[in-house]
Amino acid sequence: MSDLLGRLRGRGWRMTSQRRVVAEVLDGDHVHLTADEVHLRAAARLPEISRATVYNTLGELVALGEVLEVSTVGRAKRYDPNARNPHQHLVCSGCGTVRDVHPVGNAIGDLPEEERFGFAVGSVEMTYRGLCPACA
Amino acid sequence: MSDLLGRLRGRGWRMTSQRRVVAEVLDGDHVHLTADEVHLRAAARLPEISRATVYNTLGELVALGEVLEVSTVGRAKRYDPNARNPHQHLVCSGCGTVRDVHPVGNAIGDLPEEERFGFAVGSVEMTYRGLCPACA
DNA sequence: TTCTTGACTTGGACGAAGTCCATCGTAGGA
DNA sequence: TCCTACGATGGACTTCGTCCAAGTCAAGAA
Repeated sequence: MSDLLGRLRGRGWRMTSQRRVVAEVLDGDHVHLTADEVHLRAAARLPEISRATVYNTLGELVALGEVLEVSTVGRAKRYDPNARNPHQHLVCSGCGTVRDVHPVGNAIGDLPEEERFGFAVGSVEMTYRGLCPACA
Repeated sequence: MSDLLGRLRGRGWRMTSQRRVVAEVLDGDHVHLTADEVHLRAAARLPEISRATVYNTLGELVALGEVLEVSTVGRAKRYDPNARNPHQHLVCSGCGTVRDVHPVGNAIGDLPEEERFGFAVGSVEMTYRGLCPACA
């Protein structure tokens, strides 16, 4: 995420204070905020920012491939800024904490030809579930 | 799913026409309906059935372990009656079609100890994505 | 068979998450 | 500095799901 703002400017993104704040909120590892949480944190720095703007900006970041949508925890979508580093997710069944993890092996290769139904398989998303040390 | 009704009766479930119709709608392989679709199909056979009853019944079937919730496609949850046969999902990025698939290998074993953050990992859900023959 | 009762169903209100749109504001080039 | 097209705003709206009070009925008892 570090030079996200630079990359976005390079792509011709018009830089506004709202977009800057949203991008800054989405920084760090193991960050998986809901749109509402992003709005809350952004509003702490820029009180007038509207919900619609947060949704618009998140949608654009996803379209640009800078942020991933994760829908494995709870009802609301979560936004993962760690898009440039391929990874999977480990979720605590107790408290909902999410960690980025990196399994070894080739999960796509593990799907036999006769189980592909003629699909051109391009990716696989994995969600590991279990109890974190605090909840166990 | 075949003898679902018998199993439910065995567990002391009170059998009503509404529950019977919902269970019958959720029958077959590669079935992944939304609650709304279940309601639509159930109402074709039993016009007075209410949305709340469909949600209640689906929730109970999930609690009993007879049906799985799948949240990998679109906004609404989908209900998968194939709960007694462990499997993963293959989703078409074009039309949203979902197939049940059975990868080989041990995905849980593929998560290294140092990537587990002390979690007791119990299960893994995998979603393969690609284009189906019709969409390719 | 009829009675009884508690579990089940109903529909409408409610709530959370997300989208849409007309209008206003402003970043950044001329 | 001025213009203007792109972005922000906020309120209405949609979708998906939950809750609740009141009415209904499956299934065991007599």
